[in-house]
Amino acid sequence: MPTKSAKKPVAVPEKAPKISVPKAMDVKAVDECGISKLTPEALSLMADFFKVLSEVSRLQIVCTLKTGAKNVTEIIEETGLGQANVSKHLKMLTQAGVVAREQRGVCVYYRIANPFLFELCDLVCDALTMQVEQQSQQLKQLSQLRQSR
Amino acid sequence: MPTKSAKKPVAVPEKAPKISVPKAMDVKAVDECGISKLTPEALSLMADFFKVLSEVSRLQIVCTLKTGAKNVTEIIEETGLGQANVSKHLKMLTQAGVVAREQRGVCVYYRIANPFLFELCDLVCDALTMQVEQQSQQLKQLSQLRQSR
DNA sequence: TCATTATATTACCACACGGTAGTAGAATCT
DNA sequence: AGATTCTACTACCGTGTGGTAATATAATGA
Repeated sequence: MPTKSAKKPVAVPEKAPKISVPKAMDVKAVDECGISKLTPEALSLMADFFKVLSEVSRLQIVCTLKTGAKNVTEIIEETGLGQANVSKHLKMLTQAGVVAREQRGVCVYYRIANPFLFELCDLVCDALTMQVEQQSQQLKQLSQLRQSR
Repeated sequence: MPTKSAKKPVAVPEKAPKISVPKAMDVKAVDECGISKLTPEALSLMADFFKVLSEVSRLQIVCTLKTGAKNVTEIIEETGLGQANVSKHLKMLTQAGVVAREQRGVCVYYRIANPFLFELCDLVCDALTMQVEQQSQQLKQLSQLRQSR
């Protein structure tokens, strides 16, 4: 018997949650749209897209690019993030096609590849605002009920 | 010297990446919108929202709800996911305010809380489709260049 | 050539998360 | 009461990922 402890089988996961930033997306995976009747591959593409936007640091970086292209040093200064960290996130954002890379001399400038992203974020922001306000309203009513009891 | 190996300090991360599904969102965090000039708290809310949508299984669940409210068993059948797994994801989706929970007798029905979600997904889907087609186009041109060389 | 600046990469740790098996609780049926 | 069905929860494992320090690379300047 190996000393390494018994190592229970623990069952193979139903899906390998392989997270690889979409480098060159598979053609014909998204295809006909409308969320329902989407192939798992299409859903995977969507999930990867959302995943890229699901970290505060990356959103911070996106924010700094709202006012135009910036080089890495500028992004580091504006966000306060570490250099290696920013570099890593920028690589991910680039591979996902969210930002575009452009070398100018020594510096490398990054910009939002598709302004659609801002529309999307603003949309989500509005929706979240409404949601928050709604919840705040409900809380207020609830506390009023408790007071007048 | 302890036998447990030296245990280098390894430096405290610049941010505690605490992932807690937004239960009742903080009021006044999103506030004035427009992606730039967003507080870190607002960005955190956005990131959490995107994170909920950044997993294939959860997108699958959302897809099944496109055609109307479903109970857990129906969702399990349609998606092929495990029961505990679906339950966990549904809890997360509920806490994030993406889906709404409604008990009917023994069964619990879930539905999309805000149809805005579908618009959003369709939007992203369209954008990804365009991106994919564009890349496919570029690849085609590239291969043509290589052929005629 | 050596130093400096700007960016990328690597190795590493801690930990958050997805999936599973097993169990618990609640409602309904026999 | 016991059995069954539906859903939720807990404990656990493996792994993906964010952050960091250190190093590499490349361009520019002294």
